[in-house]
Amino acid sequence: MEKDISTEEKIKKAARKVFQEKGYGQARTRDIADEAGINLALLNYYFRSKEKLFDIIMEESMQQMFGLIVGVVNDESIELSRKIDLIVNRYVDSLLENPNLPLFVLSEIQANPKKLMERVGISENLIKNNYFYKQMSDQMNKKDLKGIDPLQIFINIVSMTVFPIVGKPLLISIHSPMTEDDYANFINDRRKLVPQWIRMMLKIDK
Amino acid sequence: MEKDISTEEKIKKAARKVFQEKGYGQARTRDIADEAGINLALLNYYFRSKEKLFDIIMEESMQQMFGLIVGVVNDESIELSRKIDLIVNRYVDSLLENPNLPLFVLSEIQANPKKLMERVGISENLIKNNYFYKQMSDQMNKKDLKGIDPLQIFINIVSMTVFPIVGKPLLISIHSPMTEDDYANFINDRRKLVPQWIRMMLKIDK
DNA sequence: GTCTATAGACTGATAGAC
DNA sequence: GTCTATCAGTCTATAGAC
Repeated sequence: MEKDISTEEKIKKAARKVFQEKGYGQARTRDIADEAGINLALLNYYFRSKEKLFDIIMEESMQQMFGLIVGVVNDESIELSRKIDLIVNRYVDSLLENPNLPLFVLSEIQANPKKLMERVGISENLIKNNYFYKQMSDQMNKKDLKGIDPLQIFINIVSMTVFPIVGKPLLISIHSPMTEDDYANFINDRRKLVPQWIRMMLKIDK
Repeated sequence: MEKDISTEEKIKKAARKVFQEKGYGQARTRDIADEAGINLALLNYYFRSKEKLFDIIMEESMQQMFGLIVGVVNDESIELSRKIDLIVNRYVDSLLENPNLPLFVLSEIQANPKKLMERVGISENLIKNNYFYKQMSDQMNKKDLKGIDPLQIFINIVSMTVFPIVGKPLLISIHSPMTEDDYANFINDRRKLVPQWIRMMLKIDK
């Protein structure tokens, strides 16, 4: 099934896993080499150093985190209410596949702000100058919600979608008799609930 | 002002800072010793090892994260609507003082689940068997919201409060011309907004 | 391209003087 | 209790054979 991938891709795949699980500091190049089924020296042959390899993985991870919504957000053909559904569901899908991603990105930015902050600038003005932002503004002007920054609503979408997945271990251990199935149901319920709540905040009739 | 604190407390204070900033893996015992203004050997004299010191800091950090609400949540004298205000505002206060706390706890649990999961068990059943949960259930039964698990609402409170603070670097760099003052205003606006939204979800008239 | 062997640097921890 | 000096182990990175 994964027989023909190049060694370079094998290493990147292993690096993605180990870095996202343990973070840069606790990740060992030996772990990555073992996970990839290759020798440690080969890792330095393809990528000059642990740091260079990490930079590549982090670049990818950040693009994955933001790129996901950029497409939907600026699509002018999608009506506001449906767009909310799409954003939430796409994020949930992506996060369930890759649940370690957001915590990895956030905590590495925190551990090394100077180095990583500038890269986020790639998606600069992602929010202020997009069509979704405009759609929300229009709706909020109509419905007498002019005092509220549309960014507040956008952050609510991201918060209510990302946090329950980032905080999975907490959720499970606090709410004691919660099985994996319970958790899956809990998250899946939010696919419908979060868009409903967002529509309430925006006073979308539907 | 902080002249008379014991050496042990000085080390703990420094450890709290360094661990929460860099995480266990990237934190160096030398960094902690320097930050505390003492020698490296002294750190091992007071605490047997880096790991023991970390365990103490993590124990404290977790208690700080949960302990904060436990008191309010089980107070039967506080009415539901006001309790929501209290929880949000206490959390915002605490997180602004200690913004690295949640990301630290969450990412260390992820990096080392086996070791840290059991400790959360201290606050087991924090949610299911508390009075706040009962208050929400009652309200939701009255208002024809029986299909929704009150835990969903509780998670919304935590998500909408914690995430914007955890994601500060992202928020600032994505929404490009955002100063520190802008950010402070943004968070302070949420002190009123989040409770309003939660009341909407619970159909609390007020 | 891929391996083994090892260098070189860093880190946590301790011994021992004061 | 606090320090200096140092050890032992671990980790990244490279040299060199195939």
